[in-house]
Amino acid sequence: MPKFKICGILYVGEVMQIHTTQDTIYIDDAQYFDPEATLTSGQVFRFDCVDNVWTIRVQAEFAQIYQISPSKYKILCSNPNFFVNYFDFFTKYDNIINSLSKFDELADCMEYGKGVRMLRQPLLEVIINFIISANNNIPRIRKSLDMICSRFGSPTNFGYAFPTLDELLNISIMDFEECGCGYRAKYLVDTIRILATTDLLTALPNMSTAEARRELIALPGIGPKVADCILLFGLYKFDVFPVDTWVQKIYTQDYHGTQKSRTKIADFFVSKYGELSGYAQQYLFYHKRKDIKLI
DNA sequence: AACCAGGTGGAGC
DNA sequence: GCTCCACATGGT
Repeated sequence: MPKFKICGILYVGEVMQIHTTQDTIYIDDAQYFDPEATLTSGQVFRFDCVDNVWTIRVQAEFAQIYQISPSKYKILCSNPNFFVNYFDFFTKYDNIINSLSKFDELADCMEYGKGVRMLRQPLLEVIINFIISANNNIPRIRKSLDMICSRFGSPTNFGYAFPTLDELLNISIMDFEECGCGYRAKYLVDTIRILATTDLLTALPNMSTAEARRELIALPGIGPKVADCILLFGLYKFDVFPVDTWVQKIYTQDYHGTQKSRTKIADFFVSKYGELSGYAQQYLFYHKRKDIKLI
């Protein structure tokens, strides 16, 4: 069943052809991989672009993505095995894209966003990122996370790591405020304390979507929308549809919906797109914001 | 200068 | 269950 072998050998996916060396992943058929689309689609915040080279940091890992021809990329990175999983190269996107493209209202945004991949991000990092994201904007979220990592993360050969749970425990409310987190500072400190004193982080991945959602919403700074983002980006649950201000605009402007409650809007989309809801949401979100420059 | 940003918590009903 | 409102902060 595994279509990939670890390290050195040619990886043959049904969608993408990939091979690795000790420090590089080569992508030879990037029909469903675009670094800009993936990194600027609002699922992740510790990225940058200089001279058309995209960099992404996660935990203590680091990757640089170079385009070598229209459909070929190389990813120079700290750990190829880690990043093959992180970029979700084990998942076949042709089926997902084709299924969603059959919905007339999604055809355009699927074509526009077919290079977006759903990153398989570490749970703790996603929880912190999306508590900060509440009622905030992406440039400011990026800036805050940058400051948090450079002040409280450990130095590596290629910049600062995201703080570990132990390192996060040492961050005070005032520290988070100095990193521009505003009133979310207290939520962060309180949630970090709970995560460090319970088994939630190990228990959450084994729960159903509904169960995990209940547990997440009980944490300070996490409501329905942030919980859905954590379920999607940190627990890889796809039967969720995070509703933020942009999705609300999509719902009223493009779907001509009349509900005002975000819970009901989320229900509307999940009943429409089912197990592919999380993907649909991400492509819609990316398409709706196509004129907003982040770099 | 109001309004917005990948909303949440709390009070009041 | 719901509907209001305050909340940090930087950008337009």
